[in-house]
Amino acid sequence: MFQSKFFSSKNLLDWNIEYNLGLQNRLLKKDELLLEAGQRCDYFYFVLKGFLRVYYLDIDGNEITHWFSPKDTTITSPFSYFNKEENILFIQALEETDVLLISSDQLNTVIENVPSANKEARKLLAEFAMTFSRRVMEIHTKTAESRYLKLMAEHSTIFQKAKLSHIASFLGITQQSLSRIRKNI
Amino acid sequence: MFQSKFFSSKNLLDWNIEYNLGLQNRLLKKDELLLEAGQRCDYFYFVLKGFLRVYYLDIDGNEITHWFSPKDTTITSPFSYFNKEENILFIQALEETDVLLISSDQLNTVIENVPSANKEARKLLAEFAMTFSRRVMEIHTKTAESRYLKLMAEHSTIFQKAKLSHIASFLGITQQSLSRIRKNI
DNA sequence: ATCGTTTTTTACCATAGGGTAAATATTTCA
DNA sequence: TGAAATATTTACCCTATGGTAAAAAACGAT
Repeated sequence: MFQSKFFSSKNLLDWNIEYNLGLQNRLLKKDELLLEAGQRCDYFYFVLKGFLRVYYLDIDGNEITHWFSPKDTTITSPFSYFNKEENILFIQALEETDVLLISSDQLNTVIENVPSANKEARKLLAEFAMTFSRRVMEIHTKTAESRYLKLMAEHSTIFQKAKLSHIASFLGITQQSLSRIRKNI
Repeated sequence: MFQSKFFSSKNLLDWNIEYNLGLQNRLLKKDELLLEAGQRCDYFYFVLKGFLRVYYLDIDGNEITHWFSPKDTTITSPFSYFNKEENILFIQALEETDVLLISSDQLNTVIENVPSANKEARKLLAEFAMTFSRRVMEIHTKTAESRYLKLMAEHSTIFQKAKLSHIASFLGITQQSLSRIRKNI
């Protein structure tokens, strides 16, 4: 869900030619995994087409949705990409999806060559940070019901692509609780 | 709690002289506010000495602690600083505190002059993002009790400086619940 | 269209944590 | 050092959400 006018498919594909980046892309079928826990994540992914879900497993093996990434957004496993920690995130395509793979080296080439790339990269990271910062606030001040309604209002596409169980764990509740909440609306 | 070897008091004070930044600092008494909701936040703060708490008010006017910022860490109101949105955060000194004020312009001067500053700034932002990303995960997978124990283990200084009510709202529970949890340990 | 699979809803009781209020304990400072 | 203010704990009952299980609905492949 991190969208940036600067890191757009148009710009990325232009830079790919101009700086000879050699960007690759990857096609995913519905339900196919782009990344699995345990694998290293050496790429930033840009979603050219389709829809991704990021999840991890809790101690009982339940899938907890951490994030959704629609068309024209970027996604990665930050713990693995930035910190070289063991990756715990799964990234799954919820429909036929096409992603652009951008390695650290390729990103650095862009940053070294494109004047405003540095600032824009910081902006994207700040956006990432504020989104999760805000999410902690919402968890601490709003009921599951109002978080559900807000998600509906702001990201209605999610409801077309994801299962309710995906959305429930994203909201931090069980599928049954979400079902109950929906009934009361 | 965002600490960086690069953005250290030594480096900041060296750069202050080298690039003639004109950095100012501000001394705060115990309980004094460095920032209030509604005020613009034009600075990154570096805590030279002391201990800060970041909080906001929920709809009923309760203070919800969002973050703690001990000595040698940086803090700001990201919504206001990065996005120029209306600031909703209060930053309060929990003891006598001395902070260094770093404006956007001053930070840009550092970034333009110090070769690795760009990368380090991105690193700090990534750290910020991952911390809150991880916090959402913990809220979704761990009980209040285990989050409390983790905080105790990893940030024991907080327990010397902050009130239990501050810690309770940081964990997303009431003071009474925290008290109950402590009793069971 | 139909059978089998998957997803969603419903129903039941259990539990963590909330809200209010009062009782202690601790701190502050005259 | 003692009174007042502040912080913490305790106790009560209440509510939102969890866990298990089963029913109902929707989806998908033949």
